[in-house]
Amino acid sequence: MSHHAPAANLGWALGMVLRRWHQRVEHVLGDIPQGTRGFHVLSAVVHQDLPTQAALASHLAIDRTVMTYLIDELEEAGLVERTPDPHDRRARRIVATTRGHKVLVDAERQVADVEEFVFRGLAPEDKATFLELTQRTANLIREEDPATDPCVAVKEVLDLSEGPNSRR
Amino acid sequence: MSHHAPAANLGWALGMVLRRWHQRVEHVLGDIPQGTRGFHVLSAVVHQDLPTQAALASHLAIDRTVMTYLIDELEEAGLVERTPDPHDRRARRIVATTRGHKVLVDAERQVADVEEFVFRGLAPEDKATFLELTQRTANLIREEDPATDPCVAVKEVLDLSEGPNSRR
DNA sequence: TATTGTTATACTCTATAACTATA
DNA sequence: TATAGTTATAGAGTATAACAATA
Repeated sequence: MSHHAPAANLGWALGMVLRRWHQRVEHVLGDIPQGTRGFHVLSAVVHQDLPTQAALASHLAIDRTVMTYLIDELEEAGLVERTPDPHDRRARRIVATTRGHKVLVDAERQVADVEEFVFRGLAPEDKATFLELTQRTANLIREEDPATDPCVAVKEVLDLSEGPNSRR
Repeated sequence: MSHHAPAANLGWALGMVLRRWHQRVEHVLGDIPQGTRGFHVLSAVVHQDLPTQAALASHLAIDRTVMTYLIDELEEAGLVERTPDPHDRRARRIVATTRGHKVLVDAERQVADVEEFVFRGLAPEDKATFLELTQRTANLIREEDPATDPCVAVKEVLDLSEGPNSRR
């Protein structure tokens, strides 16, 4: 089987890597409901300072209606709790339970193992570089996109194509 | 707004970058149906030597049932054609039309512009490194996963966790 | 009037299975 | 029997809109 032209297609390559990451990580996240998304939410609850559901949804670029049953299931699994926000009676502060912290630490260790495995074909320094660049790019994207505001996103896209090429 | 701990979550970061790539590229692919997937298929038809639908589906990790209506729409749009395979009367050889070649060249130029824009926050050499490492990782993943065989994938996962941790 | 969170509905995407025609 | 391709159906995932409570 010959190796054809490497395609040089970034979208395809990123999709390939991310799909593999998902496949492998899902198999390792037995204690967290909703697979990788549950993991991302729990991780954000513990590591970031994003107390409300809306803030979590915005950070993770998940719809807030999805966030509702995501948190529902994490709460049912005893990993997080919804507590009233003292400053805003509409909002709920999402906090991890003791078990939630424990499960996350365990999950993070397993995810690290998976990543070790998935990127085993790369030299250690290349792997570190890839992780660092991915992280940096993601942070840049998040910063340039204030609060993942859909209006701003549309405006930016229009600026990009700078013309009435409206499709759909 | 303070910058919290960088999360160090590869899955989140990859998802962020890929989502942004998709958003931007979709807005630029007016002539190709089915958005980025149509683009990937057309690109594979032209650049890779994957004559049959099954080979295309396997390469792009798309289900062969999906490949059917993907090619249906590309064919309706006059970008590819299904021609009989002289060696196997079950198979169809997928070839790009003249228009398909033209549309792809145009799309690739626009996608390159989008990528230029999406990664404008990275220094040129960092961007090149990121592209090269992503491509290399994707190729490694494809090679280690013979023909994207689901049985092999399951076996590999079981080997990874090396124990009866069967979930679901 | 705007926002947080919830619920219900509808739409899209994907996965599964069944079918045909070939091998 | 196995494979290439097609079709139909069901399921998961996602987006939209409407609603209640609060700001």
